[in-house]
Amino acid sequence: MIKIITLNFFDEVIKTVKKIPQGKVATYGQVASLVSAPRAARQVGWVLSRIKSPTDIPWQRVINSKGMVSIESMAVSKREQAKRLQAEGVEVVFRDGNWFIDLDKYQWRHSELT
DNA sequence: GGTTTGACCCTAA
DNA sequence: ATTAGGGCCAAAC
Repeated sequence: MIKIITLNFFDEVIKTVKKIPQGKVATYGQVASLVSAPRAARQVGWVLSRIKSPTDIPWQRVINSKGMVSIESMAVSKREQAKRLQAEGVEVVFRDGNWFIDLDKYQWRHSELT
């Protein structure tokens, strides 16, 4: 049979984010690519913003393409995410009010070649 | 069902 | 190098 649309975009994103190993991070665009929607980076962020309740999802490992923590939302603070990442062994640098992560070192390379 | 809104990304000036 | 603007796709209103 043909698989039309079994999972929602929401579920796809959740599933992908859960695959990010501890100590690694992924960008929104990267996650978007994994769910076959390379241009849907914003929606990934939208999905993650809607989670916030269960801690099952490692939303902390998803950052923007600049390697910076984008969150400045009401629910969760950037510092909160930074602390979570540091607890996982990710080196986070605080600079000019934002938290930066070295993507070269910590970006998740799911199965990509270099 | 059209409009607005994003935890974004890319290109141009 | 930094700043500004448009585009993008999916969900909420």
